[in-house]
Amino acid sequence: MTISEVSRKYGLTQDTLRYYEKAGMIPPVHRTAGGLRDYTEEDCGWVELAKCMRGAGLQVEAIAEYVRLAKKGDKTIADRCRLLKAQRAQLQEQLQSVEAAMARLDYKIACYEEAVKTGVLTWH
Amino acid sequence: MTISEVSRKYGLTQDTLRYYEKAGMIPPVHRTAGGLRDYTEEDCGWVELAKCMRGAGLQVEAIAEYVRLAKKGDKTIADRCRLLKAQRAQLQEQLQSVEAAMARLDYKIACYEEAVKTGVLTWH
DNA sequence: ATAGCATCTGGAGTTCACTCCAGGTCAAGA
DNA sequence: TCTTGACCTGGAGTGAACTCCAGATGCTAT
Repeated sequence: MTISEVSRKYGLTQDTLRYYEKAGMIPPVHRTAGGLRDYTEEDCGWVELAKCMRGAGLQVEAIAEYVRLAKKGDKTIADRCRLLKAQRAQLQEQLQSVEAAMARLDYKIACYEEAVKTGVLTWH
Repeated sequence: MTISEVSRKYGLTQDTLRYYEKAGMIPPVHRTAGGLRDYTEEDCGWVELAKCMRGAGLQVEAIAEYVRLAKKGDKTIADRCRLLKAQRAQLQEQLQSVEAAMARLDYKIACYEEAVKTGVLTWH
């Protein structure tokens, strides 16, 4: 798979794909004899994982660290497990922040909808 | 309330508080005769709102826009309502991204815990 | 009155995660 | 073979959200 195909498939620019690779968020991608990237299914899997994690807000460095550990083989399994748990905990916190803000917005929206209908806005 | 008190209360640095004000995320804070910031309860309320929204990832500019509208009075109620709904929709999407990543992490963590116990890691 | 600490402002600096660019290479069609 | 369009690299540039700094001013306790 060429980089442009992968770009279309995942909605990431070619620059971003090259950046992810350079940053170590995905292992080095397979190349053609001429040196062009030729993504295998597995390469695509890494891209998809990176996209998913970045989409949730994990830091580039955390993802890269995971990949570094994965490349070192089975002896890093416990470390990887720890890393994943730490990231999970962070996402859990983020989830709570987002939920809190959403609850807040919902309340405000309800007040405003009331105000749009009746012309009276409670509090301010 | 002095800026250092507010800083402690909300866990935001003084620089951040000044930045939030300069960026328009909170309306101008009340000052002492000498020109020092003297946060009222209402000022604190705005700080708390800004912190909550930023914590969830809303952009500074979106929050500032809301404050700008609020300052213009009741004629902007419908606009503010629209803005809040747009931000809510964005948070909803973010929530889904985070949930997807968490599910993914949970699955991986389960595999790794299994591997830590048994020494056998499924897939890679 | 003065030492000393808190706070002020405007503006420069930093970090993160891309994004863009120049100048060159690769590969498929006419 | 030549052209054309996709792809390459290293490195510079960008935008967002802070963060830091210097030099000045405000308060408070001796």
